[in-house]
Amino acid sequence: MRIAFTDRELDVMSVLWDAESATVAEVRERLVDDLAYTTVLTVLRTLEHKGYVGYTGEGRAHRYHPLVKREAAGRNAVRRLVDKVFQGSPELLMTQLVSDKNLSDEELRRLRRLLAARLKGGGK
Amino acid sequence: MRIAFTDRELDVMSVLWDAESATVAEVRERLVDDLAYTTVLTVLRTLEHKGYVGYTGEGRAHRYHPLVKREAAGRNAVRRLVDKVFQGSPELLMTQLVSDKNLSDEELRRLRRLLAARLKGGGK
DNA sequence: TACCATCTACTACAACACTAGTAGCTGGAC
DNA sequence: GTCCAGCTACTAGTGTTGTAGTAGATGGTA
Repeated sequence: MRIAFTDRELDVMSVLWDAESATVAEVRERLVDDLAYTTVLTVLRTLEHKGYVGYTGEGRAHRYHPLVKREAAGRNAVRRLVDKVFQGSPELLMTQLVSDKNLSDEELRRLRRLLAARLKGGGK
Repeated sequence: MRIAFTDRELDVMSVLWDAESATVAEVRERLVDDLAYTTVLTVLRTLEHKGYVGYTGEGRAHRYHPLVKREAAGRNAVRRLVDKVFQGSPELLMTQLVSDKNLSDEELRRLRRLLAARLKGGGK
């Protein structure tokens, strides 16, 4: 499945991923930008129409929940990024990430461990 | 500066980054999708209008060249990705990358070296 | 010189993104 | 029973994206 969100859709999905599920009012509350209630509703309906979220009734309201996992969206987005911007080389992305000043030593060490485990675990 | 490309713009930028500079015809030739000449021209004009590319005259044609570096675009895109999809944690992105099946042992080893160098180089 | 290929500029238009308003339903408070 | 707050459905308008056609300039070639 091709997963691709617009900016605003991503904002909303992000809220849903964090909260597991949410009503329109809850999503609206958690969004950084101050949007009209109906605007948030529209975005959710679009997402629902695209098959990215589902909902269950909760009284008169709908409670929305993601139908695609954050990880799946992440995989997809990373792939696109690597293809288009990093010349198909995940390594280049990684390089960029590793040279990022925002990573702490502790984080870097964790990554090393991750890498070691992966290498030990046998190529494939 | 906020750098954000649409899908098609990114295709074109990717060509320009690879080729350093190119005419409309050259870009068109290198694109995977088969677009009309004028379509490519339009995209380039849009990019020029947005300040992402510039051009110099070359005979009757324009030779376009990027005004933003691939690295800058990469940094920007990664930041957005991390913020929205990976809950602000570069580590999560990294984890995803490391666990990606498409990375070869050789690549993984290179990454380990990269990481080691970074750690040795003194945290910050 | 006449013509053709090649280029840019301008125009067009459908689809989608983003934002929000209006109408109308409904459950609870009084 | 009336009214209101809160909710969905529908509608709408503006801007952006993606694609491409047409017009008109121009340089090379027969």
